Amino acid sequence: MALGWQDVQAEALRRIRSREWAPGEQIPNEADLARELGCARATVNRALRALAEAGWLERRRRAGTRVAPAPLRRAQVAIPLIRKEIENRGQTASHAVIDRNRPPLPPPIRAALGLPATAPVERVRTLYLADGRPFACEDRWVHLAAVPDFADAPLDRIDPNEWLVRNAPFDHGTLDYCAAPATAEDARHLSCETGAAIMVLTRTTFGPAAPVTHVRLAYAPGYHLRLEI
Amino acid sequence: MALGWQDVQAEALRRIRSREWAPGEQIPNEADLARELGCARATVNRALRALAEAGWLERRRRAGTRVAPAPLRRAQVAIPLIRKEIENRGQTASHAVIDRNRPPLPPPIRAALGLPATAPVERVRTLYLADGRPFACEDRWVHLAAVPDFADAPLDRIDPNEWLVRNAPFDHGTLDYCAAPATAEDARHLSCETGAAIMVLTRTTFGPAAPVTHVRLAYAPGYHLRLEI
DNA sequence: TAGTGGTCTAGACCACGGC
DNA sequence: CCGTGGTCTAGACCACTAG
Repeated sequence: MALGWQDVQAEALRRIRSREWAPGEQIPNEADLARELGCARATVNRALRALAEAGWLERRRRAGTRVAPAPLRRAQVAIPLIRKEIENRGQTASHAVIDRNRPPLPPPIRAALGLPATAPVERVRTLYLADGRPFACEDRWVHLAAVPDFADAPLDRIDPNEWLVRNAPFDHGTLDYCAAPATAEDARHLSCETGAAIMVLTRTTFGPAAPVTHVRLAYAPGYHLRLEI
Repeated sequence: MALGWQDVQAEALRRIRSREWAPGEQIPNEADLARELGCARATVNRALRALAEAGWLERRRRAGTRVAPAPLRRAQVAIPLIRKEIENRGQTASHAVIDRNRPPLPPPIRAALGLPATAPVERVRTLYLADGRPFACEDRWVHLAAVPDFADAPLDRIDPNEWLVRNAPFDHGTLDYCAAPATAEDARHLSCETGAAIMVLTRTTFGPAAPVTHVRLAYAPGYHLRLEI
């Protein structure tokens, strides 16, 4: 025998794909499957749980396990450091801080972070370069009450993205990618034309107790976001 | 006691965040943790495995478990049916097939699918509408040898995206989002201006044995791709 | 080669929620 | 109510790999 959970998963997937288990249909319960396949229920559980997480199955107590009617698949996107993203392309990464100061918090940023107007924030604008050519430009607001040490971060040596990832790991957050025309300022930093179609990532991250940072990242034309499914 | 794996996970996360377990540092092995926390090793294993999958820990046999130096977080993006995507916005979805035929396979598409020039393919162009207004336009190539029934799919009643998801679940595939200027044809279908910044999704999916479909989906201006992390 | 995580087992109890 | 998945346990063996 020696059936592992991956074998059970493969067999279940085969039955789903061959329509032996049709979409929407209830499949045998864990105990029966374990008996049929000759392994422990825990092994079947592990396999079916993985398939449910991948979107192939829907499981509910008492109601049993069903094949997802329209398999909702989930793709994973790794959120790498910008530096790594550049190096993974085989290029050399560098960065330059454009400016760093503490202007009043604009209402849209304040709303995204959920902070009062008086909250202490630092704004840093940074240009990321790949082989010396503009890769992306970043407009970042950092909540100093959540990350007091950021005020002393040596941003000439380590970029803001990497400093924060290393020093202020976050709990959760949201990412929003959209296509937008480059603003005049984007165009100046990225050496492209105003109005060029560029990818803009807006990201807000939160720590256990308080918002950490809000960032708008404008990628130079030609950027691709790739996902595997 | 009654410590569950989620409790163990929470405790581990607390230690990571509090730097009790510093980045890059090796943490106690599973057996020791189980003894310390008063639960079975399997419970600790489940908790630490989940943290590793989420990017907080790096685990290797013999080398033990370490706190990830720069937590590489992964975000999940659900790949919904276009119809669902529209309905989730509270709008009414509809679609219209623009044309459907069997032209020769252009080299770029052929390369993406990894098919010979003679492979039987059907091309369908479709416009997706939200509340009657253009939402996205799709240029799809379907490998008929992998999905013979597609030739008879009633695409006036069910859109190509949904038909394929329901009738030809795929194994794996790639997604590629990029920002691009709308072509003249995109602009005509989407009622926007030529050159407007739009999001373009290129997706290729493969079945167990053969490529299934290659699709270019151009979203109307204003589309956002949102991810949670 | 020894220590670590990866996994399987058999059994048990529990929580949820259709019926 | 009671069947189902969710989880815990104690023990065991295995696979990998750093030292």
